[in-house]
Amino acid sequence: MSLPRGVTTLKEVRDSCRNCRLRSLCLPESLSTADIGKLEEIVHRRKPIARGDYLFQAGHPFTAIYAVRTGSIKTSTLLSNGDEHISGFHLPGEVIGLDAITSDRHPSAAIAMETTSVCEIPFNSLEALGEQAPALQHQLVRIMSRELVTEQGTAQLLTRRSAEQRLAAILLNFSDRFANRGLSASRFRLPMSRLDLGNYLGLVPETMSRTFRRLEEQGLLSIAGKEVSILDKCALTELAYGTGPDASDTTRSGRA
Amino acid sequence: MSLPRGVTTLKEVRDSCRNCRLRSLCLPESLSTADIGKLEEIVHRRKPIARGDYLFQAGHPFTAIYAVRTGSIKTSTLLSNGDEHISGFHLPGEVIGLDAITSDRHPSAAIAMETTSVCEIPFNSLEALGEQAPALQHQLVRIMSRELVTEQGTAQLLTRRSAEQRLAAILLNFSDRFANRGLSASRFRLPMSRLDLGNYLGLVPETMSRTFRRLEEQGLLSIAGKEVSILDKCALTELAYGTGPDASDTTRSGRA
DNA sequence: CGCACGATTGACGGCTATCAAGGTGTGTGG
DNA sequence: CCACACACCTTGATAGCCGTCAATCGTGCG
Repeated sequence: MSLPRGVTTLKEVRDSCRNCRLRSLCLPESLSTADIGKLEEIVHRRKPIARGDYLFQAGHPFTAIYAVRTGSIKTSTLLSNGDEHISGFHLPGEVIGLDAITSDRHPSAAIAMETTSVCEIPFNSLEALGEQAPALQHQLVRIMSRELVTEQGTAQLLTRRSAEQRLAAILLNFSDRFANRGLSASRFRLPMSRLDLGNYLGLVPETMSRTFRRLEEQGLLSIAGKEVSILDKCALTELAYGTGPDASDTTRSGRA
Repeated sequence: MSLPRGVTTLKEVRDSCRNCRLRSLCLPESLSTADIGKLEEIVHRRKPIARGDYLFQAGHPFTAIYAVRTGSIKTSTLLSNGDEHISGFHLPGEVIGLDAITSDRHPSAAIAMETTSVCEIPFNSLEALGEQAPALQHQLVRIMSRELVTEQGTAQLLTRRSAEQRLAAILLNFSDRFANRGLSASRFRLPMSRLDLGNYLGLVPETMSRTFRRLEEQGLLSIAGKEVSILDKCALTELAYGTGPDASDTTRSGRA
């Protein structure tokens, strides 16, 4: 299988960051071709992992961060009472493991929600490379900043919002993220079970089921198994983020 | 006011990062003396701001991150329905503004909860300096990672936990943070109003009041205005993070 | 002193968790 | 091909927590 130097194999083309469809979402965003080349040298493409397999477990030593290539990953922490809390769902192009940098151990576990392939980026190598390629270092910081904004949005989602609002918001969130990846914004397949989605939203499965049905009855969407069709994005957005039932009333001073 | 070069003024001693009591919590953590010296050159000590004043507002251009020196800061975002959501409370040594890096605009506002002084760290200068001092760059990444872990903890706090559990958890959180700053872990003054604390926890003021009273009646703590005394840290911890009322029962398989 | 704001208390109602039972789908083994 | 097991989802009845509304109280400040 050895090839002369300088020859680009099909595998290299398929695996390279520079040809990756997700470049614009991931670490290589706005990097020079030279810097991307350096990055490719330290990135290791892992073979796909099966649904339910762990990419890493909570407590494991931190050695690398990972970028989802295909499939999807959920991250979860174990609460002291034994329950599991799902902290996030991660689609292709998103980077996971960043919460482990500060403690050298993964605070959360990462589990594949379907057959999933990832790019492994050894963190020591990344830090070393960052010293030669400042743009890469800056991009890492920018990705972490984006993650902070996302987490703040999650906290808002969970704070005094009804089940309907939470579900509407997360569906719109997935819609946007699928659209960013070139898929349909109005029709997509949720990779996780309703139990997992409810866990993330702080709702029990029974409430998830009833809430889905209510949104369907309102004509906002239709579901068939894990397939979701958004029928009225406008109304769904109003429900998720809107001013509520008293939209036209501006005489009240509000909660502020 | 001009002094010969090489003379260290009192102001410089008081303002220097190397002599700062909060060094171990802040950006200079584990940096060499030389690197701290470089950092000091770009840090700008702002004059104190009064209670209620904005350090920056949502939507403002992002130019710098800030480290709280004395006092305390709350960060908040405006929801589309006009309500305010408080995303965090920040004590001396903590860094704020990191969520703005990704978008060049502050997504949230920062407001002083009391007379507060901060160190302003222009971000362009910090990034430039990071290219010469890799340890500084790494420390920035580590601080952002720590922030991610904190945010995940907040999300957990807000997910399917009772008012008592939320209040117990945030009080223990403040207890730890005050202790890390050399203050008493069992007796401290909350810098924010109950309304703000409730806003952060997703609870209305009425519920805050009732929950405080219930914790007092259980003998876990005592309050007088904003002064909090933790009387039974052990029981409070059990309440906040424990296995709940059915602790000794292991026959049930739980929610998982 | 009067005012404004925050904190408190009580009555009430709605939303969602809980408990219980049944239904649906999928993969597995006979 | 069918039967079975298992996980997931759905549906209904009930209860409890917390939000809402309303009124009162306390405190700091002009």
